[in-house]
Formats: sequence, structure tokens, C-alpha cells
Amino acid sequence: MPELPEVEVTRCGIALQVEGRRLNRAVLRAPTLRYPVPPGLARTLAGRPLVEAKRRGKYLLLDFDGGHLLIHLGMSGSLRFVAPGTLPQKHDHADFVFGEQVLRFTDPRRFGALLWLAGDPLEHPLIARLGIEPLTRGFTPGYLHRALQGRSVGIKPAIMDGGLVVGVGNIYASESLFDAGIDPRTSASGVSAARLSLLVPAIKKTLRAAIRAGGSTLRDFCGTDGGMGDFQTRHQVYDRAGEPCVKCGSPIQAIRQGQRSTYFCLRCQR
DNA sequence: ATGTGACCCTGGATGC
DNA sequence: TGCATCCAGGGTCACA
Repeated sequence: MPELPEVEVTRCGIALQVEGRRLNRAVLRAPTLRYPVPPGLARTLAGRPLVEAKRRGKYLLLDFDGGHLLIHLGMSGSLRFVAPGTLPQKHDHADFVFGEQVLRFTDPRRFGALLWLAGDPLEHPLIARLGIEPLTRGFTPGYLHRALQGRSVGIKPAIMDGGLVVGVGNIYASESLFDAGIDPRTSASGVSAARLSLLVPAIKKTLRAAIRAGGSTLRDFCGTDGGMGDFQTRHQVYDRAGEPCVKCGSPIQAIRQGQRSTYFCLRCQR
């Protein structure tokens, strides 16, 4: 589920609910997710105030007094506030208790991660090599043009490469390329500067729209109901194979690129 | 350095 | 109903 917008909405909900509060207790039920969960993590966290909830790419960085809790949601992870005393279900791997607020980590596929970083999080190997944040001023057509020099891979897998730009996942890569009218199979270095000047705003627009839509359900996320809403139900191409293109009506194509599904319109994307 | 594929894990959908 | 197969929004790693 989680692409950058959902991670950002999650970060925002955590900031609103528990930033500045003390974590009384953590319950870790899974010894291993994508990586081993540090054995002493619950003890490490107990009693520390949460200074700030940050995000880098799809990584959540919860800055506690004296260290950083790094959380990645993987493909199936989520963080929800649940009422105290709510019984954990099968895939509820962690609870972070802030007084009456219980933040619960759920991840059926266990591709997520919980790590404790005592040092500078920006120097951690998982963070250090990440590319630029797409919603910053530095992410420009010129930046992307330089980053794609000499890259022969398709433009779609290229913009999903977290070493170039973070947070553009499989859904929004297809959506952004549709918005910009670019064929996802075009080699990355072969996309003209003029078209990159369409693509960069398209990526920003797509991500911002998804965050806003998620933001409209923020109260749900912050409340007890846990529903994060359906801010990704309005895809133009993703998961719409064979259905008519919203612009021209021709059937949406589905192909595989690098073991991932890509959706696009043959007529609108060249 | 870049590109490709395997792999991590569980569950849901589909087909025989 | 049961079983096999494939697919899924993430990312890392080994290897050509």
C-alpha cells in the first residue's frame, strides 16, 4: 500500500497525535521483519519523549530524545492508532504506547522494518544514498535530466530508482507518466528536456494530490476507526488494463518492466 | 557503473 | 473443496 503519500499522511498523523509526548512502553511481537528487530528495542524506547516525526523517502524517522526509530512500511505495512486494550491481531507486530494513544504497526508481508539508529540517521546506509525528495525545489527538470544521462533503462523504472529520486512508487510512476504523456518504455536518457519539464511537475502534482486526498481522511487516521480512506481509488491508468483511457478511450495497456506492472495508453503516451 | 533477476514473506484471486 | 499457480503498493543483493 504505502507509497510516499501514505507515508507522509502517516507521518503527519503521528506528529499531530504524539509529537512532544513520552513513549511509556513499546511491545514488540516480531523478532524479525525485513531485518531483525533489535532485541532490546522496547527497553531502549521506554520513557523517551518523541521530539519530532520526520520522513525521508518512504522511511519514517521518529526522532526520540537520544536516538531515532526508523520505520519502513514495506509493501503491506501500516501504522494506526488503536484504543488502549485493543487485542492485537495476527500481523500486529508492534505497539508504541504514548499514554492513552497506542500506535500499532501492522505488516502481513513483513517487508517492513523497525530499527534503532543511535547516530546520525542521515549517515545510515539505508538513508545515506537516497536521491532527492520529489516535493522539494531542488527536484527540477534540469536535475532529472542530469540524473538520467547515460541511463538506458525505461523512464518508468528510472524514476522509481530511489537513488535518483525517492518516493515514486509503482502506482504513481505510471500515473505521472500518463499525466506527462510519456511512453514508459522510452529509454531514460532519450526523454527530451522539454518532456522532462512536463514530467517533473506531473510527479509533484500526482504526489501532492494523493497527499491531499489522504489528508482529508487524516481525522480518521488520528481517531480510533483506523480507516485511512481510499485516496488511491482514482487512478487514471494503474490497474485499469483493458479499460478505456480517460482521455482518448483506447484500451489501457499492461506490460511488465523489471518485474513490476506498468500501465499506460498507447495513444496518449509516446 | 549499469542492467537484470532472485529473493525476502503472507494472503488473496484464479484456475483446474 | 482442495490444491497449484500467480500476483501484489517495497527494497536489497549478487552477478553479468
